Amino acid sequence: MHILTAEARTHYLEKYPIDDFFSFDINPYLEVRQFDKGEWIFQEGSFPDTVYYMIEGKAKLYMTHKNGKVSLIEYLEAPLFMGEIELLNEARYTKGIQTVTKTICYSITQSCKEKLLADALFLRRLCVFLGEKATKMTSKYTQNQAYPLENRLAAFIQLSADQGVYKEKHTEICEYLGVSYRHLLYVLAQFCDERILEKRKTGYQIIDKNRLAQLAQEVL
Amino acid sequence: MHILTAEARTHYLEKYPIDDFFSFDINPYLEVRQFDKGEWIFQEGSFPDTVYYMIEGKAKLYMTHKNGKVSLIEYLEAPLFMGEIELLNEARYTKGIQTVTKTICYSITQSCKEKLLADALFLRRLCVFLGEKATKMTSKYTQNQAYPLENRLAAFIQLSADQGVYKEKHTEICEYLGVSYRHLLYVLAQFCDERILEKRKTGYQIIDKNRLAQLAQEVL
DNA sequence: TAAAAAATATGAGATATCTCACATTATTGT
DNA sequence: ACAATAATGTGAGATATCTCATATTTTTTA
Repeated sequence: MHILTAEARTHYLEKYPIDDFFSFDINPYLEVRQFDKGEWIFQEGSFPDTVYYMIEGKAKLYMTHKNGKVSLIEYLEAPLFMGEIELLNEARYTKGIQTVTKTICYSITQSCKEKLLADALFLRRLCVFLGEKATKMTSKYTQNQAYPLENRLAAFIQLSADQGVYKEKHTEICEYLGVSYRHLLYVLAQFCDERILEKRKTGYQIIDKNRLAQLAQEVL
Repeated sequence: MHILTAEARTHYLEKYPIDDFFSFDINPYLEVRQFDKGEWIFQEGSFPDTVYYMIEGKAKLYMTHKNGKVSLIEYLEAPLFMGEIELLNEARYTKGIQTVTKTICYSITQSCKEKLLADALFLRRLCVFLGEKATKMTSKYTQNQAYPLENRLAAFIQLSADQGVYKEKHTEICEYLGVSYRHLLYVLAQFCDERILEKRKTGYQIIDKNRLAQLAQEVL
């Protein structure tokens, strides 16, 4: 991670204005930070003392279970807050966040914590963010229980396919969808058998869009 | 549902003070409402125009999937907010909430919406509530993926057992744990086989507390 | 209090998903 | 460019979980 200054800082602050998040001047408390691909923004189990607002990039939120299993809980895509729960509750330790791409964040030091927690403008935005987060987690959670991988994968392929080609890393997706690598491959193979997908060098080509949509549409 | 007035209202407002949630006088906007056991507080799919703060009682949060499956998402136990997300986002339709016991709630009409959304005191409390909700859903969600029913049920029995006796409705619990009724019964039978539980008229008696704890402790 | 509805119970067979073992390609760091 | 590491791919066998059918008991309601 390194801190951007001068032109770079100004560049981002102009491109992604953040003044209207606060009713006081946030500039003295704000840094523009860049994380390289693969860097950890929060180490799992640490006690962060910074709130981040990611403006560019993509990251993954992880947690490790007692039994050693690691869950990729979700993909985080800009714009979003990170470490905001730790701002509200004292000494809350965090889950792990690792960048997937180069990532630019605004960091806000806890030295203005009091101001933040008294600022209705900021709090309101935080409420909306947290509410959406809760809603999103709830729906993802309930879906996973209610549908087999066949349906969830179909929905995911629709979402993530680019120009009719699905091309994601199996190792990541199986974690994200909460199934074993083996099983993911089984279901992909099954889709190929059924002529829904076709495996090519470039990735999996969608050849039966309708059938895929039909499988996916079960999932809301 | 009926609205409590006079002594009843005063009684609850004294027992569960709520003034310190707001920096303005909430009294003109507040009603004390009572829901009977089994009543629906929110009908699934409706657009609620009231924020509730449940002060006594217990309810269930449901959602129905496209495939007709119904998920019991969570048990709601006082104190907590309901309909708060709908306050923040316009026209958000809600999941279904049904009471399990007689329930007392403070209701706040949207006529003071502007005041609420400008009140840092209230917003801060809402943030904490939403943050906890998100965290809770996330951990429940990830656990369900990472552990078989054996472990999750053990944990749940520990939580819900009263005086060493587990006595819940199977029909509800299987929904809550996201498994079929049949499978829940299998695993309960298995616990009996293994002499962890013993089935009696009064419920399932825990006879091997250690083994149960061992199974449960896998789950964080 | 009889009939209807809900909850409990159990068997049998299917399916979704997992673990492990191992072989074969990419990708990446030095 | 080579070794190390990560990602891909596949088989075989186990286990977790589901669906459906059906019977019994308990609770609710007219």
